[in-house]
Amino acid sequence: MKTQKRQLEGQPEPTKSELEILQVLWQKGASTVRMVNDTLNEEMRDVNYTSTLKLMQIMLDKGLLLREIEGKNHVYRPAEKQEITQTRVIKGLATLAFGGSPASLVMRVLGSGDTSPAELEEIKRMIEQIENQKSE
Amino acid sequence: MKTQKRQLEGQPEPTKSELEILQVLWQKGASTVRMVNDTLNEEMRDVNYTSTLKLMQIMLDKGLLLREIEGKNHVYRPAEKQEITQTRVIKGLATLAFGGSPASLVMRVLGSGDTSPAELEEIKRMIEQIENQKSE
DNA sequence: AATTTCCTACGAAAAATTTCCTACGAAACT
DNA sequence: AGTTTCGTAGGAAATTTTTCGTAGGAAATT
Repeated sequence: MKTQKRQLEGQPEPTKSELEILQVLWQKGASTVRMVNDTLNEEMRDVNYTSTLKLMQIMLDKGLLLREIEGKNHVYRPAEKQEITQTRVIKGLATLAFGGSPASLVMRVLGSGDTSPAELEEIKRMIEQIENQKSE
Repeated sequence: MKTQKRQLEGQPEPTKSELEILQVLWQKGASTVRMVNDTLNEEMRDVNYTSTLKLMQIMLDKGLLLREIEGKNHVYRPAEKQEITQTRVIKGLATLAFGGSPASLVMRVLGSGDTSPAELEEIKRMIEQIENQKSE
């Protein structure tokens, strides 16, 4: 490994492939490269083991992942909370394609019609909860 | 220009730079390269004119933009409606980083606390409107 | 009519991202 | 002990995306 700067600077936006890996780690928790790669191949698309390894090493270097030695192999986990990363990438997309307004992004999702009635209810409840918090 | 396939195949996902250009066209309507490039430089970041030109030509080739001759120069506009493209990229992000669930993406935006009370109200009204439509 | 300005087209360079080949060491197996 | 298996590391190739230099033509300016 070479550089490993950035620990203190803000995290970079993960690339698409990096997000795939993060998603696996969010779902399954801390994992070895083998486990992540297997999941990718089962649930997403064909990737060679060493490609996944390399990418995870890069992510370690960038500070997106942390790693521990566990027995003979390495166990990786996200360096920051899922919410933080997800919020970051949404803001990125909002800036890029929604005039910087996350709210208009939300409206677009709702308008696109692939949220179930149950989900709509859940979203409504969440909004009300937020509004109540505010007033306290 | 070379190929220009894809008109009939589904549109590809625009890249980040392509989204920036689309956003300008959405905001300002059909425009020349010069106008788009000026806007990019004023509102987003430094880009050389020929870079913007090239990118817009590529987008034309991919079928993301359409173009008309107007007097001596070319006027470009998005090939598909803003809503469609925006929905496509959101779904892409949902697949990549939200377990394929646009609704959980929405929850994350709301939870991140950068939606104003007015926006929350607007979103709530929209949900109710959708729910009412459904029941008819 | 010469010069400058503005446009498009083409091609390639540069940068960023993704993929995988090869080497090497340690553990597991025969 | 020899062989196979599984892991990491490193480097480079391949691909995708982004940037820009250069050329040529038409209009505007001097």
